[in-house]
Amino acid sequence: MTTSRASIGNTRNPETHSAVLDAAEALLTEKGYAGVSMEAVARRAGAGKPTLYRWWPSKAALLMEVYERRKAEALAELPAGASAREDMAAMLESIMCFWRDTPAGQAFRSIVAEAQADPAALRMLRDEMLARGRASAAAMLRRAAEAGEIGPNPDTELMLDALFGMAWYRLLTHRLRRAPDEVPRLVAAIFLGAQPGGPFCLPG
Amino acid sequence: MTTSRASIGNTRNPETHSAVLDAAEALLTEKGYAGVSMEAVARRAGAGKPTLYRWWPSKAALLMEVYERRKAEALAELPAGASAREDMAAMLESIMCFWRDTPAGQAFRSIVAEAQADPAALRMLRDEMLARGRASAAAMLRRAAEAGEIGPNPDTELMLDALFGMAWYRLLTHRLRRAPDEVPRLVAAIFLGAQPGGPFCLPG
DNA sequence: GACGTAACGGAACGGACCGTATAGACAAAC
DNA sequence: GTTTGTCTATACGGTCCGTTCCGTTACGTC
Repeated sequence: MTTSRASIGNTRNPETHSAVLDAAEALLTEKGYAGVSMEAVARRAGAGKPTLYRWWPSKAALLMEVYERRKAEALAELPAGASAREDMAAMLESIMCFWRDTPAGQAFRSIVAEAQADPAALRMLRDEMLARGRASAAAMLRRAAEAGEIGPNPDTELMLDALFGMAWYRLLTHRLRRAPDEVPRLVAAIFLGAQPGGPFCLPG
Repeated sequence: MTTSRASIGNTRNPETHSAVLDAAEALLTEKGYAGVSMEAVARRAGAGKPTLYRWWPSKAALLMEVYERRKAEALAELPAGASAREDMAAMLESIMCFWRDTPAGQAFRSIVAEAQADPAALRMLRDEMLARGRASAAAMLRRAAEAGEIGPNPDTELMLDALFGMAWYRLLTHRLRRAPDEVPRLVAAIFLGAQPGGPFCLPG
């Protein structure tokens, strides 16, 4: 376990790097958000606190890397389905399964919590982490518009707020378990609202 | 300011009570969630820490009372409109304005954050604070069904998740400012999905 | 082969906050 | 007049914060 893992010289030690992320993830799953402190992570990882602060300026930054590491290996790529609507449903469903079935859900809950106390963390969450997902989801909606699945000028912002909002709300209230077909039905309803003349259609 | 406010005898001192709530609210608006500690609230209120812990077992409980006090005086009663759809839009809009224009928004953000670290706080948030609002919103949907505005057996849970979820998502990412008519259009879309044969219609 | 550089773990720091315990002043309730 | 319960004040041991200094290690360079 606690193999002596000293400096390997002039370079960042990748073992230390992953040991810290592993320790943070383990504490997160075992004790939840309250159990994760920089001090506890350092203890558990067999690392020094200065090492943590050298690479992660805040707890939020550490949690985000824990999350992103999981995400990279889990949500590699979703195959394109028959329609943008199905793609959207598959994406939302896979995010919610990812949150429910891996430590990433607890990590993301913690990141959102941290963002309520730390303005810099909020900006990073909103303008970097979320922006990526929203951009790819918005691209799906534009493809849907081009394919005629929905009207030509959908209010993508509002539609995404409803879709991601539902997922956040479920995550943060610990209600991620879904009835079958819930997500496809929600997506269908949002797409229905974006049919020509519908409430999600913008003029112009 | 710091009038000597000792015990008034065998009874709870209402001045102390409100002084603590005032102090918590002031810290919340001035310094945000991170600035609110039981210690700081006690200092600011000119109260003793044991007094705080006597009446509020946790920071979450204190924050919830700060929130509820504001809510009681602000969202007293919404007049019934011409349709359940308009009532729902008015309710959602008034909640978001309440969050945006009063310290309650910061309080609610803090409560959600606290709930991610404290399981008891999560239960109280979900099963008491939220349950009330969801119950009255579900009643609106039932009235809509009876009035024929939507189909007879709407999936109220999913509809409410989409509506409240959007509001939460905006609050927690500091994006509460809305384009005009956004909320009515979202509500219209959700109601549209609940028309007979729509994705929000349940069998039976 | 020697040296500068940078990462590493360990120990310690002052400070803030946690939740609790104790003590004494106070006035209502009985 | 005694009991009861609330209030302030202070102090406690503990945890965590973010930082500093230290001695060690070995890479990259000369």
